[in-house]
Amino acid sequence: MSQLAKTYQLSRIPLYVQVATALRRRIEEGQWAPGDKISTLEELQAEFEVARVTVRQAVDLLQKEGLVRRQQGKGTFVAAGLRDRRWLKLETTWSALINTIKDNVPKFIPAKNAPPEPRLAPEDGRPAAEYVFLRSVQSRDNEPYGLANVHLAREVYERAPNLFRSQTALSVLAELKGVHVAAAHQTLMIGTADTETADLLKIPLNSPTAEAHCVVIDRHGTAIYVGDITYRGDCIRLNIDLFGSMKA
Amino acid sequence: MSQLAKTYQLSRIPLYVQVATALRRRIEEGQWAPGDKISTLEELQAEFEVARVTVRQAVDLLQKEGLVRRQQGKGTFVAAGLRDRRWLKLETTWSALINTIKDNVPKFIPAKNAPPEPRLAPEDGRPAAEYVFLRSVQSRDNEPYGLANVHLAREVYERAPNLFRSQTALSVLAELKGVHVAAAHQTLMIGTADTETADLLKIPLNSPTAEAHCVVIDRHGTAIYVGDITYRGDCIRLNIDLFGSMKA
DNA sequence: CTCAATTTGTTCGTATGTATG
DNA sequence: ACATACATACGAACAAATTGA
Repeated sequence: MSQLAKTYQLSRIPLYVQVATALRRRIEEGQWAPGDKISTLEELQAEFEVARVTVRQAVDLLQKEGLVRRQQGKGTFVAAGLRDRRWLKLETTWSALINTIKDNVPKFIPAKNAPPEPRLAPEDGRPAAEYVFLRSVQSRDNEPYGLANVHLAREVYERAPNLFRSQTALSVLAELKGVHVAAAHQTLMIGTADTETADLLKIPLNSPTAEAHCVVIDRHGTAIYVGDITYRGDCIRLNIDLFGSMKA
Repeated sequence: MSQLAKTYQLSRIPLYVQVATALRRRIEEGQWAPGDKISTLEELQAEFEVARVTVRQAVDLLQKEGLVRRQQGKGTFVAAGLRDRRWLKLETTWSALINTIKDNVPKFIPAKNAPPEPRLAPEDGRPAAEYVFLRSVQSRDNEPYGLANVHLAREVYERAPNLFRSQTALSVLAELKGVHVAAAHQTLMIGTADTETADLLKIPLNSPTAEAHCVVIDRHGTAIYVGDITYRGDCIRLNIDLFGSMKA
């Protein structure tokens, strides 16, 4: 049994989907640059130890995605003009974060099954008396990339309901008079899209996601903002300057 | 067609695998705690809009994994004794990073298909004259969680070959006399496990991963360390204090 | 121009897996 | 448990376009 077939027994994901994923990876990594000819069906067949038809099915997928162009007698070529998909830079400081999202225009959606209380870890501060729940989809070029589930302290929300219903809560928060942000932290985890997330972000179920849990605490130690934001995993990039905070 | 079936058309992953992943998620998230009775087949069937047999197939998978226990006439219960898997804290400062990995004991493996040159982005500094390629698997409790592909400047490697062959390169680097680390940065992306990674980390193909690209630059602007480390996505957690660098 | 080698395109038959009712 | 429909995967054979000798 081929190595891939053994792995298949573990994951139960169709072989041609697995092969397609491997090839897509090489293109996205730049191992095969736009215009390059990729390996022939025979080579791929030998490499992955699968039937020719299976490799073809895999390449079919990539062709449908517009990633490759095929030409009988010549070969299969990486399509030109693929733009960098890793465009969303996750920021690690408050000011950079606010700067990044201040021009975002979220599309608010009705909040079904709104959890009345946010999940709070011990370091997340004391809960506020009451929260308002906001739900929105972030998009770029009409392509959704993030889903935000936000608990906002009602007392804060009431200061500018209209703003909070049209902009990202964090950027409103940053500019709101009379609200003093004392601390803010974010936890990032890697997860997979559940049914609802997959549907709203238009990605396959179980595709990788980044789950950001962001908490803003005011000077009284109250968590005035608790946001759970799920991003498509394939569009984000996080740059960390390991010496940044030492130099400062 | 059910919502899930529509999503299926997008990902081409078998329905019962998708349902299984969704259920696994709920257990790992703690939505269903150990000992809890999970929804009945009828409820799940209605929720996911699939056939009863399909839900059964999904639960079969979880049972094989040891995550649930079934009892005829009573229901399906979450197995006891599942521990928190989110134990690996990715650090965002040099000192914290070194502190975290200094006790790691990597298992070095032969480097097949060693790329002679590391991939360097413009901000990654000038390449060194020559690199040594090191490959290792990081484990905890005999469970592999990370795969490191490291390019180390030969000139640096030669200063302590034995150390570099027994400890993580970064921690050796941090303590090496005569080597001045001027800058270090890390890029984090979310990806999926390819065949080789899946095999070495003992995870299913295409499961989510964190791909860290870490570069250390000496005082001459030379990239003396270029590491590509792939972590299991399900074991990492990244804490970011958004006010950390402002306070400092 | 023809021929052979290469490479993708197409089609068959068969076995097994997936999903429904 | 059964019948049905469709998807997945294999191997093999042949067709069509491209290239260079």
